Amino acid sequence: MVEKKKKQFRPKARLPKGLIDVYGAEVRALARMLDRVRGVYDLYGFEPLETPALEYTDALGKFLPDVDRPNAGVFSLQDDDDQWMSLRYDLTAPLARFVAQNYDALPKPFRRYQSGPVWRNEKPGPGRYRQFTQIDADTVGAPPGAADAELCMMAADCLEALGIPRGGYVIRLNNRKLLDAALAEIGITGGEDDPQRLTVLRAMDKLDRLGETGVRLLLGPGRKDESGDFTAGAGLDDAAIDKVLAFLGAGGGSADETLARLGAAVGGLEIGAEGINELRMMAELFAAAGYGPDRIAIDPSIVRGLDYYTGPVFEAELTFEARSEDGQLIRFGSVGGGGRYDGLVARFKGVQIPATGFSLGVSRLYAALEALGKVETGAGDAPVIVLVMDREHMGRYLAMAAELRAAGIRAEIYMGASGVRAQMKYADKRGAAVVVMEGEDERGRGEVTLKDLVLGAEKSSEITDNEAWRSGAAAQIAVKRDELVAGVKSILQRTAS
RNA sequence: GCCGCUGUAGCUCAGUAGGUUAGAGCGCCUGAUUGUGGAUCAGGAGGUCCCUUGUUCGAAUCAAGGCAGCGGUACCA
Repeated sequence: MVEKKKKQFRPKARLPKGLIDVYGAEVRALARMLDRVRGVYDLYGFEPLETPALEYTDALGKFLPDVDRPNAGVFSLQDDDDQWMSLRYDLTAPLARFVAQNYDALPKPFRRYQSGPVWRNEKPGPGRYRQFTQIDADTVGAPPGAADAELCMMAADCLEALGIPRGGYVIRLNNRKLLDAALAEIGITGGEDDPQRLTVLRAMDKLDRLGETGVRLLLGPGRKDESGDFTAGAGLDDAAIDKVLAFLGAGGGSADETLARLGAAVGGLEIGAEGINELRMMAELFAAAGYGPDRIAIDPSIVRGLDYYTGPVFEAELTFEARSEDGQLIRFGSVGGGGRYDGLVARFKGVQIPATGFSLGVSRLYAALEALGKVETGAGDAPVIVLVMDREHMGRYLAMAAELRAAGIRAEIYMGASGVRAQMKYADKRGAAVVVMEGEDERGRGEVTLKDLVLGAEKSSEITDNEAWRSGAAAQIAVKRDELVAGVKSILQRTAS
């Protein structure tokens, strides 16, 4: 090496922006949550599927990397044969690829569920990361109606399985055909990439966030936000804006009432009548299955992205509110959604294969459950710690840990090099409920000392003077060596209750 | 991408009429306690004051440029 003198390169220990580590109790809680949702999907008969994180970019969709910005939106890299691959940005595109590739062998309709991380190369925000987990269920090869209705009901079941009470959420349902009809009513009949059409749809989508005044501006001349940035509007006249807002506000009350109002607004057009029929069919199924408007409601202001949806679209929204640590009001809003996409598989096969799906966003749901106090704490997660009082008796400690494990109790021996004080601190930091000690004294008496760390912590709040602290063997008991397991069990039981 | 705000210890933040050795709380480490976490007390470690250039006898402080973070907005399959 030429430069022998100084400056060895040390990488900075850091994470790329928008990515996070998850550790310990949170990993457990997330896993339990995913299991709950998977359990519901499984009960409905969906079959699990796993696909790789990487796909060929052209198989994922329209986001072909261009030379200037190969990573716009997606993370992409080139294989040795120069083909572009990308990290999946959702679980639907890989599903379409899988179905197209294995179409002949699959049962039709094909029903699968899948969970896993997806990646989007976008600006991260609060609660918004560049890697996040989704859990999806899709039915491919079923016509509009029952398959879509089933997903709405299953979405409601999932939220309840996670402990969100009825009334704390609502599945909002709409139909893209109604949106198309509403646009036609105000004279926007341009195709998919008519810029005015896109602007109007985007404005409609923002009703929940910006309110009627904001949407009115976006539909008309444009809107200036609080930072002073200006967003161009759609330039509609007042009559058209009134029509759009009337359409958006057609929800509320019973399904019949909503459908009647929608019929008046857009039922005159063929596409509108078709959308209303699909919704009516679904509403009848909800009623038959006992899912009232408190759980699934028709709401014309649901837009759901702009792209591949072709029929019913729906969103799972949490309606309860919580306060953050600093007293700010948090609204959780949409935690998942889905809808019908009849064109996705056709990209590969050329033939139209109808499909409908639902996707839950896991981290948002988790944050909401945390605020609701519905995260399962997983008591007993922390292991019992066997202290190493005399290093030459390590074998005895190994035997104790083995006995505890044989009884199904998570147990570990302190593996560090430090003294008892540090070992206690270690047990505390790990959240252990029990510490097992056997020093010379105990060994002589054929006993072990069990310390109840939870009880100890409770007592410490009563301790005011140094004397009491010093004598502090309060929260520990001695048991016979052969009663180790029973003794630990009784402390764990007390702690759990 | 656009607009705004902010960058000082691991964390939360004080610190300007530019002036010795840059502070606090929490956390961390050590001791009081030769076998004991959490209370208390005493001590300690920890900083390129985001980076670069400039103004100045002198810059955490002033100026310009850059970078990063946060908030809003746009986009979002």
